[in-house]
Amino acid sequence: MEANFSVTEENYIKAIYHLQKADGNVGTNEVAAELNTKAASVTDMLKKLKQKKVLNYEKYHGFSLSSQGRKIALGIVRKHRLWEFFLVEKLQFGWDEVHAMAEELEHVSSKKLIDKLDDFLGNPKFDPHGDPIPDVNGKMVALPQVNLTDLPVNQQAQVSSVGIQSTALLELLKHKQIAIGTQLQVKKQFAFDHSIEIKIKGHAAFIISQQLAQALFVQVME
Amino acid sequence: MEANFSVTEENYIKAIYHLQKADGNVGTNEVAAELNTKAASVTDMLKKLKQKKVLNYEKYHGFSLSSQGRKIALGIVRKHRLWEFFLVEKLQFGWDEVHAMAEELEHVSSKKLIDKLDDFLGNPKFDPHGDPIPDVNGKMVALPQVNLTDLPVNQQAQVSSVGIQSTALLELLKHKQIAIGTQLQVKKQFAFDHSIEIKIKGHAAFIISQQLAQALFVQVME
DNA sequence: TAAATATTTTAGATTTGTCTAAAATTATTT
DNA sequence: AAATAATTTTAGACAAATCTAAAATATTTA
Repeated sequence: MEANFSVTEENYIKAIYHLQKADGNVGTNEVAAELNTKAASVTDMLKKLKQKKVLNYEKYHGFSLSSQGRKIALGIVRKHRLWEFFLVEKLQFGWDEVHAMAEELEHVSSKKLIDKLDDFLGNPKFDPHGDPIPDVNGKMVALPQVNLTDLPVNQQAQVSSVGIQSTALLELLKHKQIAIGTQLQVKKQFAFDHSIEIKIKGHAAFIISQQLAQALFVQVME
Repeated sequence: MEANFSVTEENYIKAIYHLQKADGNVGTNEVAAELNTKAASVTDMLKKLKQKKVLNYEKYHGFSLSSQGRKIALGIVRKHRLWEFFLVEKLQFGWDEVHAMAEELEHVSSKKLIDKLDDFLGNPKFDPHGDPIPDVNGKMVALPQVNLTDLPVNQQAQVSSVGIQSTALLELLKHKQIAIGTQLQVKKQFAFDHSIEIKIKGHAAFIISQQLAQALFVQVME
């Protein structure tokens, strides 16, 4: 009795899942940008996905995946990441070339196929980009944390914890508008004093000291 | 510069390829039956495929794949059979369960992917059903011939040659409407006199003698 | 070869996913 | 809180692939 979704519907579900995870609050324009389509088309699809019980949606008041929708999204993410693993580990592709192929393969339906593939690959926990692979039940391992000083340049990441429990640190973080969950990228690393330039979504880039960077841990994002 | 075909177009090309191979002369109704659609839809698609130079087509006077169309068809067959091989050999599926999955996988586009898959599988020459797999250049090994007396019951096959060059045999074959290319299945084998009951497409089943069966060689079909 | 039958094609409608342009609603400024 | 700006939704149209019913053509039969 598995519900059936078109490739287009699956792409919407996946896009909303990823944007929601990154942003919390997602709008039609963001979804449209992600899928190279227009806000009007997104609205049309929102209505359909609401009817299919995949979305909570009240018009003009936003939308979010239902628990069923989240389950479907995890299934697609699982397929995507397992195929990426297969392409890199078995077919010897570079991890930079596999995304587009996995976008196609993830819509091949059979759950039995993907479960057998999972076994064949040895039930890997992370895909070649370091993203966790959901298991048969949709559970996935938490992303390993990385110190901000070790984050590769331009890698999108999310602040996940701080290494020091001090009021002084908290004050500084507050001033720089950094908090748990803040998304950032490292833009430059300066050898002289090990300071780094970071960029937070919607803000101008700015530089933080080595001491501060060492106190921050992040999770890499897709 | 690879031309781009929709999944639907690819399915038409593949269906026409298979029917043409089996039948020589193919009509819209046959294609419609193969694809679970209607003759009118087939006509629409024929026009489109003619425009794309995949088909030779004059309305009311039949159609056949162009050499370009044949090349495309072979590419699809190659994908289909390599995926079937993968599913059976690597993922441990039974060869009776893989057809539907391969139908989906064959439309995943990248040629590079399929060539790497081919290498990964060790460049197999036959799929799990015994059908030959076209290589990178579309070449495939000819199907081994089987004597009709050795053909398993219900296996679809095509008469490929006769073992005796006699007028008497020819007369009999003509009368029974059997020729090179005729598609048939063995329906029953009678132990008493080793006669067998065969069924030719569009005809009622009938019985042929052991002597006649021994004179006929067939190629197994998909 | 003319009539009957079968096949193929056209005409017009339907569904899915998309678009543009305009209208409705919500959010932000001042 | 009005005015302005941004976002979201509707209305109406379009392309792809399909359908049904009717018309055109080809084939078979008598």
